[in-house]
Amino acid sequence: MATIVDVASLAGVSTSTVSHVLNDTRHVEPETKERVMSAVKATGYRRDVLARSMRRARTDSIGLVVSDAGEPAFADMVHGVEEAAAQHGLSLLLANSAEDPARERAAVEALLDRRVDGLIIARAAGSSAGLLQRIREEKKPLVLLDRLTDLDVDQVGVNNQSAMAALVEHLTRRGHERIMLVSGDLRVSSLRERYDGFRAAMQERGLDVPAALLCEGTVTAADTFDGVQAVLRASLENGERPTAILACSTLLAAGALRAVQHEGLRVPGTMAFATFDGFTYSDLFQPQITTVRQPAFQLGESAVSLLLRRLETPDAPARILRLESQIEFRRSTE
Amino acid sequence: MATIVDVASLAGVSTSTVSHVLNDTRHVEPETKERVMSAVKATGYRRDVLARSMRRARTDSIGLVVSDAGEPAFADMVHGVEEAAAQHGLSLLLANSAEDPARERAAVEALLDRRVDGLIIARAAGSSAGLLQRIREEKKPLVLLDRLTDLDVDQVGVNNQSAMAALVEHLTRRGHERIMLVSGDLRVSSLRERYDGFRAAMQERGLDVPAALLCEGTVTAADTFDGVQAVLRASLENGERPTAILACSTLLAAGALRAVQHEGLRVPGTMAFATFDGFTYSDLFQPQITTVRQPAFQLGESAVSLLLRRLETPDAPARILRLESQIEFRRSTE
DNA sequence: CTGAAAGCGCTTACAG
DNA sequence: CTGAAAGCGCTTACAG
Repeated sequence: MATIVDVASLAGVSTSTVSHVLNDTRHVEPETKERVMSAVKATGYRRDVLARSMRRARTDSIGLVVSDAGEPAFADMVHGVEEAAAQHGLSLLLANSAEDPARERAAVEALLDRRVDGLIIARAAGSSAGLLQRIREEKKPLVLLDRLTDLDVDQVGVNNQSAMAALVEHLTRRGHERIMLVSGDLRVSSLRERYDGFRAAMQERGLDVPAALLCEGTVTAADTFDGVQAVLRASLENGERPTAILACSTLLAAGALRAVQHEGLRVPGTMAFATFDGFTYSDLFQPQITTVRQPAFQLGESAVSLLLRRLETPDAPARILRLESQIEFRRSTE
Repeated sequence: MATIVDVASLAGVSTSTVSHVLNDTRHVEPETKERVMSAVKATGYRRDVLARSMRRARTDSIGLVVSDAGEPAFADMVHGVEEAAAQHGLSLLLANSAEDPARERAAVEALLDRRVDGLIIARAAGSSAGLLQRIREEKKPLVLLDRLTDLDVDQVGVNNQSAMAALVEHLTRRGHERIMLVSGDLRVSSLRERYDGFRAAMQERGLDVPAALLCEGTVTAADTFDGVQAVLRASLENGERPTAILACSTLLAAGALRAVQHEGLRVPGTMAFATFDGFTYSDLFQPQITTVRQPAFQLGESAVSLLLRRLETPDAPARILRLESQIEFRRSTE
């Protein structure tokens, strides 16, 4: 591989000049510039990014950590981040945490090691505050995505409260009063917000939220199947079966639907059903499920915007963006 | 940030010794070692990965480029790669090409710039041979994933031929002879193999494959909808409607199913249907579609194995792995 | 068993 | 307008 020294000697100039030509960082006589450029071509010179990063403050790259880029909602956020990053000439380093704080930590350290200019993170369930501490310690620009916090950090997510309120409104208008909530791991802030939003919306309407109809803390689809099945069976015994089920994520919806079908209930026949995030290609399949759809792509784009702003003005006050979700009403709640 | 010099002076040794202690690369007296380690702790020293990479041959990281980590099949391959990489102490840098050769190229260059020890790539449709050339030029270990080639490179994919043969066998046994194939972009080698496999399997049974029942070259679900719709309408006119449709990927299946439903055909009532790759949570929804499921996670794991082997023995002959897929038979082809 | 020193390939004050 | 040289933070022959 040719180095800057090879280029310099071939062009008959100093390495300073080569560097300045390449970076356009001080005036160089047009013909000198040309000599340098043709020497670059002749040698097939490619700048060593590592050596460069060692001297410069920036690497023109950013890091993104999500729990699973394979989940539809995250996949779209990733696309949004990619798009926006590419548009600003930033290369993107992507990593999955698999919802595991240790892996999240490892991913963040690997990205810091590579000197990304900034980080965008959708934190894993149970992610420690120490992680954010660590990033702040490195003075590394950070944007929290989808899963927010009260800390003083740039963040972008959706308005879970209002989406949940609209969903509850929709269901109660149709006469549903006994609604089961499948809320998942409440350490995940977006799930916690949906949970809180549900209770608030129900209370506002003077409706009861019996503990027996709350299925919380499940993490896998299998967990959720068990939890929902238990609730359904118990409620059947005392004749207080819910008339609607509300799942707070795709995974939770999958587990819940399996339990519903396993118990011989029909959606929407004997059970109304709605979910956050939802399934891909959901228009193609029965049952057609009412779904709260996040503007995931825009979330990703906005995260990059916040990051860029932070890179430009490191001392600006933290900003929190809440985008609105859309509800796709379908037959499962008719 | 503390540097190796700080550690050395605090411990009263040379930087060589610190380096050797940290890398366990030559014998150091136990107590000297201990002094170094406590100096590391006291200073909060963290080795600079960039400076280190500049001197060493390896970075203990590998790069993975897929067209879209959000597609279920790729998502599972990514998980497999992550798992295997983590197990071997390799950090993973992931990138999406969005099925765009230019972005694929950019992703690969970014990874090469960061000196990954090796690359795993599921090539984008229309990816140029120049890309592989470029990687070879850098003498960078490479494993092709899912989408293979005739070139002399390590590769791991599935046996599309045999899966397709089994699927055709399944359909013809049920009396289907007029089968429509929705094959997608034939520049994608896995799709090309499925296409070829279909023709071979049909021919073997003495069955006709009229051009009118081949819908190829579509790239998006919308494209595919149009293509399939056109075929269905034309075949209806001349009374030669297919009795079964076979889609070669999830995306193609989505477009095809929309067309089928739009034309008022029922799966499996008036139309049998099967697909490669398939939908997530497909057990939950109607119609239940017969699906060729790749061992995607294992593909990812195997790719890492091949890469590790190549790192150890750079001159070993190229190896090509073909794993077998499973067919999940469901009601859509009953 | 350990250290002094060269060198990886750049960028950037400093000097003229 | 351009160059000589220091320095980023490591690793690794070389020497004793």
